[in-house]
Amino acid sequence: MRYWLFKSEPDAFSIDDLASRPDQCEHWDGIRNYQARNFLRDEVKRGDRVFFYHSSCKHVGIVGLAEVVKEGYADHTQFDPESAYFDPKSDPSNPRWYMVDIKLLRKYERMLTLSDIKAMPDILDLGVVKKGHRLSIMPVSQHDTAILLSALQARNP
DNA sequence: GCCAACGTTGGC
DNA sequence: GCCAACGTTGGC
Repeated sequence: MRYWLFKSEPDAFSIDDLASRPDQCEHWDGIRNYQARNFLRDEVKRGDRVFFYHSSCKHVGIVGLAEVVKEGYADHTQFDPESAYFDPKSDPSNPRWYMVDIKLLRKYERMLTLSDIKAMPDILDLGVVKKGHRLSIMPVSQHDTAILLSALQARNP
């Protein structure tokens, strides 16, 4: 089981939005970056865990934990001309964009902010603290996962 | 396949 | 809203 970090802009989709969904499940659509797509299509597996991260907002950081409940399948918004994510070049018989379904495991009332993470000396290779890393889907190493979980647990006993 | 122009991301 | 650091596009 691997850990991932998924970024979301809370104005578009927040941890509270996920919490209010039926079964607290939702599909993760709208990823339009090839590297992130490759993760969703090939590497994110059922049972993997996801750090839910709020970006482009006042309080940036990890706000929850989720579990992957459905592995990569075609993102339907690419075929919807009404959608902002419509991709006219994507062939339905060979979809270009993928998504997964996630289910909320817990929301952290006390979040772990980006500045908190940056101040943690033992974090090794978390993409979100590396300059210029803009991927919205990224793997988290076992090493960094343990540190993040421990810090989140300490804040949210 | 190169690479300049352009668009996007995302923290600040 | 700024702007650095990317990724994508498209002419050649």
